[in-house]
Amino acid sequence: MPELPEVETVVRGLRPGLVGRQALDAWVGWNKVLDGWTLDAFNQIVSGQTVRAIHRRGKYICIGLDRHFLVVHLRMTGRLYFSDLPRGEDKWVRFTLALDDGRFLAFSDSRKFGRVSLTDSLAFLEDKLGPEPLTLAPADFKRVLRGSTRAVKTFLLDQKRIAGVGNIYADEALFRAGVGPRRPVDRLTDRERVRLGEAIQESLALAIDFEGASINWYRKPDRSQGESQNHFQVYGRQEQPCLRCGRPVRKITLGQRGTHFCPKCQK
DNA sequence: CGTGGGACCTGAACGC
DNA sequence: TGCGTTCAGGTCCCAC
Repeated sequence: MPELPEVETVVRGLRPGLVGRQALDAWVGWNKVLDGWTLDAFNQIVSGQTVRAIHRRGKYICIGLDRHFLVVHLRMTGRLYFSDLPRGEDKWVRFTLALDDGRFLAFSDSRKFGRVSLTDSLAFLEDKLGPEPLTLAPADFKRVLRGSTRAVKTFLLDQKRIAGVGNIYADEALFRAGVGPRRPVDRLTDRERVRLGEAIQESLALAIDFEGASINWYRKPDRSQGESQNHFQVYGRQEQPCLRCGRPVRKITLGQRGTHFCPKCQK
């Protein structure tokens, strides 16, 4: 589920209630959630540290403590929210962290793909993630889109090339750019590269304004739904008329991911 | 280097 | 109602 806009919305929603809070004990409802850590070792480090900052890098949530970082990836069905209950508000809570204001930070994740981890350096993220699309200049996009023969949709999903774009916003950006998802990257014109860069930024920024897409599992930290799903141009709109030309939106499989596009508007 | 398949997991939707 | 199948906002790993 969560792509850059959803993760950004979660970070913004958590920040006011989290920064300045001291962490007490953590609890786990499923041991693998801690990604290699035992609960004891985890608590040993986290307990007593104060949250100093929180930011997003790609689809990762980085919570800065005094001496460490709490790193959370929501994967497909992860949710982070505040609760007054030690074990959160739903049956899929895998982790909670008690805070010094009596509340709990709850991590809920029905599919158990998500992870909570602890590290003293965020350098590993720079090894696996490309640049942040929202702060990339047009010339940098041209540079990023170089040296690949892959289908552009597949390319956009590669976190090492551009961080944060997922299956929804890759399709949305390609539609906005008027570029077919199967086009090899090395056959895009300069003009198309610039346009694609702009379209990625537009799609992501718009989705952040709508506070993310609640198709199914995603929720904001206040547990309400985002609105971005009500503004998709192509994602999930297969067989429905293209909003630009009226011909049916098509769905294909590309790189094992459902891919939505308009064959007439996207060349 | 790139791709395809499978693994990791659960739940919702749909066909019968 | 129940069962089987398919699909899902992600990422990693392996074989070819």
